[in-house]
Amino acid sequence: MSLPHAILTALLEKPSSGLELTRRFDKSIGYFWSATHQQIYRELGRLEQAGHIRALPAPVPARGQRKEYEVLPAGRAELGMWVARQEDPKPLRAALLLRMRAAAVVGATGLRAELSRHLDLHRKQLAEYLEIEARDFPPERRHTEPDRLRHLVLRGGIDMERFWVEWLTNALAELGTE
Amino acid sequence: MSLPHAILTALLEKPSSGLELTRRFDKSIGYFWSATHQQIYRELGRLEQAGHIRALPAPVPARGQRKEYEVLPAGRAELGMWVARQEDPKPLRAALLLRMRAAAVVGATGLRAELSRHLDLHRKQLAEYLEIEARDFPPERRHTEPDRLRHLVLRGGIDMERFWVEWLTNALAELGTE
DNA sequence: CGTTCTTCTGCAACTAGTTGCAGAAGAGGA
DNA sequence: TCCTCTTCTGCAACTAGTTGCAGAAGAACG
Repeated sequence: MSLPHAILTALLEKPSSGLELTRRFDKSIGYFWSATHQQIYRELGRLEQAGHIRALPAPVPARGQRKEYEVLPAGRAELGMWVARQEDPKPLRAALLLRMRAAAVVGATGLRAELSRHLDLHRKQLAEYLEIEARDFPPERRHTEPDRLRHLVLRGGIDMERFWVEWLTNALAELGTE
Repeated sequence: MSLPHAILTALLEKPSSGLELTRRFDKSIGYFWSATHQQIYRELGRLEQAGHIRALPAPVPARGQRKEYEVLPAGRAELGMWVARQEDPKPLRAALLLRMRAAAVVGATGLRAELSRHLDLHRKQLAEYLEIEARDFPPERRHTEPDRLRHLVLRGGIDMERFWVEWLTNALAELGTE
């Protein structure tokens, strides 16, 4: 039940149309909660139905017509509840770890190449995050609570990528001597 | 498309019935690829259909009757292919990061408690992994390739939990001064 | 022996996420 | 003006994962 809340958050930051949301998900929010435009349109419909958001009045409501949404008080309230709600962390889903375990059974042929490919991808992602940090969170932008929270979120992404880079580097080193 | 391969791996390690698999998923494999008994039964049916596994001959095949499965050569081959296949890492899905970002918009009321609760859960998980490491991977068990691979998988879990523990500790420290 | 409890398998119906495609609106060029 | 290309919205149909429940087999106990 996270997607509707992701959308509420994005809409509170800035009222948007479906496609604008999709683009923003491809960037910042999607870094830790991705969604396709399909999911987003469907969820916007549900949120409107539930009275959590509303479409800003458009001249001619019609198919193919751009619709801007904004959050209603009920939506903001729901988001506030959700922030404090108890919700256990979902168990990790790491296909690469699974593949490594399979490799222990059927042999690691071809696994090394996959590992270096992933290492490369994670290095790139890490670099991108660090760039964002340098650009959006200079020291003077770390004082208000909202800024600190946003920065902590980004740190989460950064440290997560660091974890992968380190783990993959180590794995390659350990398998390299075979 | 990871669940069938998770099941193949588990069955290669040891032929099992559906419920045995479920239990083993609750333990080791489920640490990075969880599944309910329902998913497992359905997938066993598909894998049998596809000729990747077969049920060991049972005296009286009937509903409610325990069925042991074993992997056929075609299943092993498929798993071998999968280990080397190119498959991009799925974007992270971390609801807690999302909630923190929402908190930056609607206020962090109640978030601290949730963070400490998660910190506690991740500490426990980390302790469990470290116990497994001490028990199953003493230094002399780290020489053959399969052992090294299995150990690397576990290290992945350990380092991932360490990441969460550190990030949460840091987040609490930074929000604590408010 | 019969009743009850647990184990094991599985169906049905749901929610969440993905993929392919199509139609309306508007911009831009011949 | 008409044609085409892009933008934006959305339907339909799929796969993956979850939840609730039920029926058969066998063990456990009177």
